[in-house]
Amino acid sequence: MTDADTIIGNIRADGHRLTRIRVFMIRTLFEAQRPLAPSEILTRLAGFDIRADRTTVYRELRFLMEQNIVGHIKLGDHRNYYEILTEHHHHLVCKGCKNVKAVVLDNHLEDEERKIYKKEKFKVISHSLEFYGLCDSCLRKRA
Amino acid sequence: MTDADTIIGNIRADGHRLTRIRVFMIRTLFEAQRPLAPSEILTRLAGFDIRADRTTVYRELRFLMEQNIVGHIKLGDHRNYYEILTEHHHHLVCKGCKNVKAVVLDNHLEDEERKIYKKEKFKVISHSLEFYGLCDSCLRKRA
DNA sequence: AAATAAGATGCAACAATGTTGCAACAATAC
DNA sequence: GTATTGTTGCAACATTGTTGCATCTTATTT
Repeated sequence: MTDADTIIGNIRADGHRLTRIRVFMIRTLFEAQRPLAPSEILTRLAGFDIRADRTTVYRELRFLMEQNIVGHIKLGDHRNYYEILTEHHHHLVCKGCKNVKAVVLDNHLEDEERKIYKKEKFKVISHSLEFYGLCDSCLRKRA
Repeated sequence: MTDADTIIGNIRADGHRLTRIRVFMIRTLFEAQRPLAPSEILTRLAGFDIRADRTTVYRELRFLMEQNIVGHIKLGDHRNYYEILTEHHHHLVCKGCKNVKAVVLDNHLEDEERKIYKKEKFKVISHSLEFYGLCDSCLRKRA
């Protein structure tokens, strides 16, 4: 578990530039505590009085993915979401309030991935697992 | 495991209409043996000499999802994919040739879902799990 | 502190995916 | 065959994501 400043320092150490937008995008993704879509990032940057172009956000996300700082996931709608890569985790997506919460499983699927290699000769590199359902507060509202 | 004709019969029995496009979309999704994106469905329908509008395909997919005939999945790119709902399964997505193969796991994640309910009070209704990696033939090519 | 080089940015234009309203049409029931 | 209601195509639009290029910034060098 790292913090935003450490990551920002590493980017610098790796010889990459620290631009205003780059720094604030990293902080924004950190503070969000959940994956963000590009349009959400734009809105949040605007909240810091940082006007950035759509294009820049997309390009910066690609850069942050190449640096293995940010990862890409899907949450059931037609958008792409991005989040800071920390501990390996999955997501609970509430169908009611659309909230997203990270969850760490005991079972990391290594057994399944090993079986897949034996049976199918398919070498798993990564996986994505999202759970869809209802969070506690939405469950109560429906009861 | 059902076949296309059974599904088509059930739609009829449920009081829904059997239109040319509806019937061919079901057959197309069946024969594909893998999830299809809307634009791919359009192309395949054209192969049967069936000209359909984008709009119609989107609306028909929504209908088939409401009927629980078709399910929606993500495969790592920015498109939405649809497939006939049969046995519960997951997908192996090859990063090399982009091929997609269905796989049935021994572990159906019920244990994990039960633990999630206990720990997080989050009631899981469904999940989506995709594995990304390299298929046998792409592995050999890189070796 | 100014000059430089390379990377980052904004803008315009475009491409693809997906949605909505509405008029015309087709599948079924009668 | 006619009526009813679901289905379809079309036009227009909204959103997401990409590309080329001129301009500006960051960080280094002098």
